[in-house]
Amino acid sequence: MKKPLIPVIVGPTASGKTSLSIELAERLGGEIVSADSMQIYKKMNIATAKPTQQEMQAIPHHLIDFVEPGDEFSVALYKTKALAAIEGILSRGKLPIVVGGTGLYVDTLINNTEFLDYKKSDIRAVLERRNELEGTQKLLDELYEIDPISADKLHINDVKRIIRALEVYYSTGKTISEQCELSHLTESPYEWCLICLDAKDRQYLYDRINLRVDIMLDMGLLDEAREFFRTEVSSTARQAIGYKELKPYIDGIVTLEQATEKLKMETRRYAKRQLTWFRRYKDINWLYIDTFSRDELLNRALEIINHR
RNA sequence: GCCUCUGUAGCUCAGUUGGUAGAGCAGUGGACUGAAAAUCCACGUGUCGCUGGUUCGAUUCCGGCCGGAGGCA
Repeated sequence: MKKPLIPVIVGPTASGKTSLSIELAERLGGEIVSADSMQIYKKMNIATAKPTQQEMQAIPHHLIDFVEPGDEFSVALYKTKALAAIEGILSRGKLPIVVGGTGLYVDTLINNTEFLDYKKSDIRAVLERRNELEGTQKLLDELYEIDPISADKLHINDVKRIIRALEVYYSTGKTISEQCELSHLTESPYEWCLICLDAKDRQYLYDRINLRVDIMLDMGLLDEAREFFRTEVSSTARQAIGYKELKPYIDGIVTLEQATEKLKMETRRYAKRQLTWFRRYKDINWLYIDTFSRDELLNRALEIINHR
């Protein structure tokens, strides 16, 4: 039996994923499944550049705006919910279109990464405490005893991953490298058509990012940030770009101009990291936003999808 | 007009008691399996403002010129 073909639109922030995906959905009778680790959160509208109300009314969007900022989220949760959304859309005879810039989220979908059940415990906190007291080298040595394969891949400064690798072992009895293998036993039930938006000229993308930050500020990003710091936010939501960069200004430590520059810079860096991630997919189709008009871009994307 | 300071990487600056130079930031590339908008790694040649002089050799010393900052008038 032929697997359903599902378009996946990825790309760095401010590359125009939202508008392209909506146009595609209109043409193809599609619904959108977001792959964005921050647009999942309610309220954080301006900073995460969520689609507008009108856009979401025209085309159904899934996995956007459904988690409270105070709640933690994870890739594993994402994968389960995204698959369910895809199934639902297909069962209604519509085409799911995955769109988003979170590489890890997209990856677990297209590679069908399977996560095992495991309960959250205080193991991580204990390991973090041990890291402070005993030092990272001690933890890395310990990981070498347990799982030399993953220890070998980790740099001594990569504290997060060293702790995570130990956490996996102590909470499941399996090493993280074992789990990585176990997570890829079954292949995806879908065929994916990857399209990545990018600019031939990096500066073009950076100009768009800078401009978009200015627009966000005009739209009231500062008020949204003040509100953000008044509410209780989870450790995952806290990472969003757009608030923490404005905090020093809100606290009166730097000028608005300095904070804005910082925000633009962090957004540009994020875009660069996103591109690095997407280059890993050898079968990805690159679409350059600075070489096509909007119409041409849509047509190119349609061509790519239809020729699969 | 005179005096003092100053001109070195995209930016801020260090340095060479004369043998053509190096940090931070920015930037670029890479990694990424339950935090991922997070986190981690790697990468440093540039007419040392221009021009003349001294010298085997000048970015370094001396003169002139051109920028910039401050002071005196």
